[in-house]
Amino acid sequence: MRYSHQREKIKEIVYNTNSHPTADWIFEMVQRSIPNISLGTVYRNLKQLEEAGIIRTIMVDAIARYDWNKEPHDHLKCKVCGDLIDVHLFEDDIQETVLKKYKFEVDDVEMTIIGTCHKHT
Amino acid sequence: MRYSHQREKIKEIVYNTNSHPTADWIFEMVQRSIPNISLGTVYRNLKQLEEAGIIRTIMVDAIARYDWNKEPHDHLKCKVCGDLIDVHLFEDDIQETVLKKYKFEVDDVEMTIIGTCHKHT
DNA sequence: CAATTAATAGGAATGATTCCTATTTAATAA
DNA sequence: TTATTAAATAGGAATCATTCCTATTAATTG
Repeated sequence: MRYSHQREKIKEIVYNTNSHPTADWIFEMVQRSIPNISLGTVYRNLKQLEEAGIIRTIMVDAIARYDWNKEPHDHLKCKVCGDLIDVHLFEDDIQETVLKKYKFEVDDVEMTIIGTCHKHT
Repeated sequence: MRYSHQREKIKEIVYNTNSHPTADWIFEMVQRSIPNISLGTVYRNLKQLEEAGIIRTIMVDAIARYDWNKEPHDHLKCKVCGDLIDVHLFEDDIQETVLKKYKFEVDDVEMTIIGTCHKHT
């Protein structure tokens, strides 16, 4: 993967936000420093960064969000404020249980827990 | 919700398959008995059935799939054959843990476990 | 049966994402 | 440094699942 100014900036943006940004949001941010960057470039680079294991993609409501946090983790999604909170739950137990009970070898666990966060109680 | 021939057929199809069908697959099936049904009708009715709590929608790779199984359950997705297997894991534990640790009230847990199923080992 | 209004067919619109192509640019070697 | 070459880009068209629009049809009810 050859160096590119655009990719470097995109990576920097993903690594500097905790809000699981969408491609569109990232696009808007990069435009501030590279005004004529195209959305296609943002998508292409996000895919490359993911393939290189530099970032992670999560799907929320059928749209892609990007995450610098590559540790196995899950998400609490608040239906009131829309916040997406990183948590770490039972990945290891799940992996073991599923292997024993269903002879299923786990690569990845995608868990989103929908509900109401503490801000609204 | 007023009776409709189309909706009845759509419901019947979802209730008679275990493969978590997509709207498109359901569309093709209904066409066998209602040749001039439109895709919009399929989508509209699937949404209505979901809102009425008659079926459940799950998202797999950003496309909607429909499920008659309304019990809380998770899915094992085999990356080799694409099969989607229903399983029941730790929902109750998760709910309790998340409430205690994060003061987050759970409505729903969406878990997809990606890996390799027993057919390929 | 007649009136009312939800539901339909058919097709256009939307929105996220991917694809296409002429041009630019990073990397490399002379 | 300059020339070469192949990867990356900009810009826009294309794709595809899904939703929306509207004139028409059909279920319901008195």
